[in-house]
Amino acid sequence: MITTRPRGTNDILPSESHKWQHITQQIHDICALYGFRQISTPAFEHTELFHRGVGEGTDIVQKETYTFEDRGGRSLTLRAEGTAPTARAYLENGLHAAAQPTKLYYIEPIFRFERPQAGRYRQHHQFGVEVFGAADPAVDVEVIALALDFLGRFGLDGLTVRLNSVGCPTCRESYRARLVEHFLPCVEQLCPDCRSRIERNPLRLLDCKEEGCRRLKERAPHMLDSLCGPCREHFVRLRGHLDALGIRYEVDHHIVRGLDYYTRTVFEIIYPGLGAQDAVCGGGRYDGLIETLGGEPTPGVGFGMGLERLILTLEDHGYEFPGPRRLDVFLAAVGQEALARCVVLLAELRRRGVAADTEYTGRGLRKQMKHADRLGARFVAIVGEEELATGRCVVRDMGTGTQEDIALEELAGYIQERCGRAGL
RNA sequence: GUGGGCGUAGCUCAGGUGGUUAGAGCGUCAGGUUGUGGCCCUGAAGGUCGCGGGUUCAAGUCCCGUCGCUCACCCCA
Repeated sequence: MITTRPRGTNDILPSESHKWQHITQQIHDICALYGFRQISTPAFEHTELFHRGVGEGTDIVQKETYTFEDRGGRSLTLRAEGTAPTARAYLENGLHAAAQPTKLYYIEPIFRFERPQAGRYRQHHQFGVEVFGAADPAVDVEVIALALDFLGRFGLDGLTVRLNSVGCPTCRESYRARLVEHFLPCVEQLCPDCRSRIERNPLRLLDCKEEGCRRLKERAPHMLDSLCGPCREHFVRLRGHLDALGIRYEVDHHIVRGLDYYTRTVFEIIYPGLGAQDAVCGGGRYDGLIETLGGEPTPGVGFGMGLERLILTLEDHGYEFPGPRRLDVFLAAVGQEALARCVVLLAELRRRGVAADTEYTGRGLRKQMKHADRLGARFVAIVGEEELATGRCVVRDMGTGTQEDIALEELAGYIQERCGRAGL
């Protein structure tokens, strides 16, 4: 028997699933409020999509994808992030032909081959939003505001918004040159990783945490100082909107994000209680992505939020999830005849919207009471030979211990009324 | 890919320097109470001590290897 799950994956057990239900309910709710509609994409895509969309040189593509060949010889890759597949679906299904912008959200598993640790898994879940077809910084702000509004619903405080701009391909090129100019004279002081980064992707030098590199990047030129006119204006207006909404943020010159498609706005939302995995949410603008995938030039902006990390954050914060729905009534069935009657009663109770269950394993009444207690049942109705004969049964209120004598015919209606259920 | 910690019952964990039949709490099942939950009492079931090899008269315990889990680094949600 195989008794272990693959590394870095998790079972979501009944004792946990109410948390997920609660969170996803809140997601659907807030997205409707902001005018976003849900999209679901396949668990795997053509490998090419991630290579082109996310970027050949990124860590995700270079070492973190789950890539396999199907029986037809096609190279496929499990969804490694949410934006490229959403962009692909947007293009493929002609959503650009409808009224713009297109505002989408998703809740999907993400797969990345990494060494697991607290807050990082090989399969995790992300809630993400994407807006296609609107370049105005007001949309960037809407996306950030949605994320904060959502997190605020759980009473979270201590969150930090970090903000930066990575410019457009044009101004980034000149910035790249300035960076190389800054780091090149002191290559020997850089860590081995960064020495190779200087040629491949100098921007990534900025988020290296090695001591030596850290000190060098303190004096490195800031991207913001290299922005071209339009990019600078975008950032200024973005900050204006954030200020108008009273959203507090820190400009962090070292945020560059690990995916190639970002342009202009990049941001992260940090919860410091999570150690190295403190980014609960990360996102930004990606005005070149759709074009990269073969579409007409189309601006886009969005974020991804790790739900496992969100749950860790909430637990760290002492958030109390609403409990699962409890049983309204447990039918204690004593004997086969009684069980037969209870099967019918159950159907009627449930038709009336009453959460009901009964005893299927033939235990004695005492055990059934104990069982009902642990299920959290509000009432227990005792149905045995005596009740079948008289047509009346005992209904016990498990909270107060008081009991009433109710006709079997009226049981369902009685429980429905006592529990205030609307019926179907 | 690199480093630390840990693998004993369904769960949480005890098991100095090797020594008979491997324990506890919780949970499960049964009974005390043959028709009444929470508290209490009794009993039972449940173990390849992660796996493989080695040392030894003797290994859960010591050694080597291996697998798994976990935490951290890198990077990310």
